[in-house]
Amino acid sequence: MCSDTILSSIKDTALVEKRRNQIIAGALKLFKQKGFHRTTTREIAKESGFSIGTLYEYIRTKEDVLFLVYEAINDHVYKHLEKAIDTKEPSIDNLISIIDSYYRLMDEMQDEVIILYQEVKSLETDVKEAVLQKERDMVLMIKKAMEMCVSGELADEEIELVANNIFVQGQMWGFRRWMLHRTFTIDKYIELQTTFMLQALRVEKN
Amino acid sequence: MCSDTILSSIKDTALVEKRRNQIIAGALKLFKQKGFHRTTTREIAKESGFSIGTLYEYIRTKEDVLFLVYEAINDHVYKHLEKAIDTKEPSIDNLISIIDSYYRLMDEMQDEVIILYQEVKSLETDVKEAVLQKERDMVLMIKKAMEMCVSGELADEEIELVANNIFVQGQMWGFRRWMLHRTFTIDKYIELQTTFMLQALRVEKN
Amino acid sequence: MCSDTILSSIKDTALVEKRRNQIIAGALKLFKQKGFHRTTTREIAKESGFSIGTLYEYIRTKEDVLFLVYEAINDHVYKHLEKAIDTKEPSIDNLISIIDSYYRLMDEMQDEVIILYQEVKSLETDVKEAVLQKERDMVLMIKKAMEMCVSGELADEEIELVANNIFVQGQMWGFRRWMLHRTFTIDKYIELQTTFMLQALRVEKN
Amino acid sequence: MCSDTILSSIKDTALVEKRRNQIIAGALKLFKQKGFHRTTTREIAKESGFSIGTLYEYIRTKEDVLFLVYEAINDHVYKHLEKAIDTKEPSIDNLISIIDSYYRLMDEMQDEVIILYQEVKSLETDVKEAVLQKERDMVLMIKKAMEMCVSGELADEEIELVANNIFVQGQMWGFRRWMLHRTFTIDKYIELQTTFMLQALRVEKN
DNA sequence: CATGAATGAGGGTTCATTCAT
DNA sequence: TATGAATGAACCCTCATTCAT
Repeated sequence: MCSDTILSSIKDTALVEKRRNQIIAGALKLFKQKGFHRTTTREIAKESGFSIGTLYEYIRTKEDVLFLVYEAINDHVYKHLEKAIDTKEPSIDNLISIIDSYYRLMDEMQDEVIILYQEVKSLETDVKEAVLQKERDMVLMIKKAMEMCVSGELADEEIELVANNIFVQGQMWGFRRWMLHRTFTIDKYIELQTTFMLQALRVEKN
Repeated sequence: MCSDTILSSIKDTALVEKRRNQIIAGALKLFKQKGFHRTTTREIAKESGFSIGTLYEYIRTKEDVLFLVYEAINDHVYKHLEKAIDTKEPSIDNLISIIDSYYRLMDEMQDEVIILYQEVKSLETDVKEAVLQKERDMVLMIKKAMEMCVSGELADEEIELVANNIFVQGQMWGFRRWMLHRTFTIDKYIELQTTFMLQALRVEKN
Repeated sequence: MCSDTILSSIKDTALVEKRRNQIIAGALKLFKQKGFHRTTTREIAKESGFSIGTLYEYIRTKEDVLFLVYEAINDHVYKHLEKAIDTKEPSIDNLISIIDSYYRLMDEMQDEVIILYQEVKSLETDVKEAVLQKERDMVLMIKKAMEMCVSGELADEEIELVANNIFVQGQMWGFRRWMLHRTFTIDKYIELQTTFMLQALRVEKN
Repeated sequence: MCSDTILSSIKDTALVEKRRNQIIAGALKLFKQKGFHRTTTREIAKESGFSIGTLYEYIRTKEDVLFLVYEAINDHVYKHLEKAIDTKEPSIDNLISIIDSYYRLMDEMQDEVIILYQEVKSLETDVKEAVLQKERDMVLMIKKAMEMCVSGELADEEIELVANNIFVQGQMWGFRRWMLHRTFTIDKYIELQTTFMLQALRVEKN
């Protein structure tokens, strides 16, 4: 669970994990309020509950914090999806319920998604690749879940694109809230997007 | 065309427009490369072809540059859409061609879209509102174009959401290129998204 | 009248005088409000009624403006004193009336005196010397006026110091207004300072 | 002693006091040479013996430095006066000796007084008020010392004005040195001003 | 003689990072 | 391990001055 991409000068791995969770919680709160660039490392240290010196025992650069936060956000969504998919037999109803639970998670994680979209560019390439790979994995998970309820008549590409659309539309509920929340409730949004998805997959609700 | 939201100490409005276009071009190039926060005002001045002092004759703060760039990007897309829609009789084929031209524009403007997504939060609220309003207007334009080719059986909300999805999916072609360009060509992407759209609108290609 | 200490690139001396009076009026107004350092040359030009380019046809540096203003202030006081003294026969009553008229002038010129005190240091030495010389001249004028009503029993130094005190106390009425205006009216202030002066000079009112 | 009007990000108050004394000493030296506006924060830091970053750990703005310096100067004079007055029984001879010690202090603090006069306007109102209040307090101390050696025949206002004159004349010894030092030695200056004071207070030396 | 656009040195301030304690 | 004082490169922005028109 604890990222080993980021080096720490502390040996005690349990402590590293504990401190990093504090960092993630503190930084996340601040990033939501003011974004990555407007948040200082001093603020992160304070919000995390320790000194600036201690902060730098567990990270090397400010960007490391960004990665830690990204990883945590992505991880959270990933696990949620994984659990939703694994615990259900493949069926259209279950697909619908997976989508529903994913969208509701996105509703809760609106601010996190905004962070995700805003500063990916700030990451160095190798670290960025790790973040993006996780996103790819999630789309593929949704795709797999779809494949299992869909007759073979659809091309692989088609399913992949539907999966991608669903994934993105979930994120957009938060990112474009200034537009969407005027017209839709989360329930209505889920209902309509689900309908469109089923049409695209050419299946029907039972 | 020339933004009067941003004050300048130069009186010659033609010159202001000319210089601002230089600023937009210079800043856009740099923002594409390194993002807003990592670009300095000196770099913007240099890239625009004049001194830092001159830059500040045409803007008041660095954020003004961001707004200028946003406005230019949004304006460009807006005018493109407007032209595409206005010159065509309402028909399904024409709707398809509008979408096609919009997606191809998005293909050309991949980097611009990334900028759009990354720094909106950095804008002050009133200026931000102006930017978002333009986006709303664009979605509504697409919605109108759809309404005209669709029988009355669809709810207003449904059309709005389809319009919103189309708009966002166009932006995502650039923003999620690391994912989408692996599997799709721009042609294929347009073809599939168009198909999904027609299904959602419950119409058929002629 | 027109300062030839400050060079101008304009030949027409009448115009130079006219423009410099505009500059003095504009700059004085601004210096009263915000002091020398916080006033920009652009503001001076604008307040004077012409462009920054034109301003620099009549001065060489911003400091020249300061000198012009100083000179004008000092000149005004000097002429006022000169007139008050020259038109009166030497007598104690007339000395009293000279002091009275000087103090009332200082009452009107409170803001000017503050400027005088605040930025002398900013002047270059030769220009500063000119300003200070004028002040010395004024003290000496007062001293002369005193000498004429005083019997020979007082030392030269004594009279000079009384003259100096009178001169300074006039300036202090404006400079230390935050202290003096609480307790005194200008009339009371003049009355008391005059009494002290007469005691020091060991003369009595008729 | 250490000003708590100015915030610091350093927790160790003893260190704050030490560093602020360094700042005051460094800034004072520079302000004497070139005035507040012509002194840069970098110069202050260097003269104080640390880096610009460190300087800003102990102040928030350049103006804070000005306040620190003012406070230090005023404090020094205040304490000097307080000590001179408190240690002496009320008597004319002692009043004379208080004035003497105050004038000699002013002789030592000539440059400091010039600073005091030149930049008060630059201070923000609340901070300025604190500085002026201290001056009022000092005048009142002198006034009190006078009241004790003077028979009841003098009006309260008269004593206050004499006290004010004495205070100002002390400052002027340094401020108008270009004029006064030509004619007077400090001893002569004190002797004459003291004589005038006694006359104004209508008392005689024993 | 008047204009005002252009210049760029230099100003105040911030903040990621280090390292002695 | 934890601390927090110290550092200085780098940032945004101003403004006195010039000069082509």
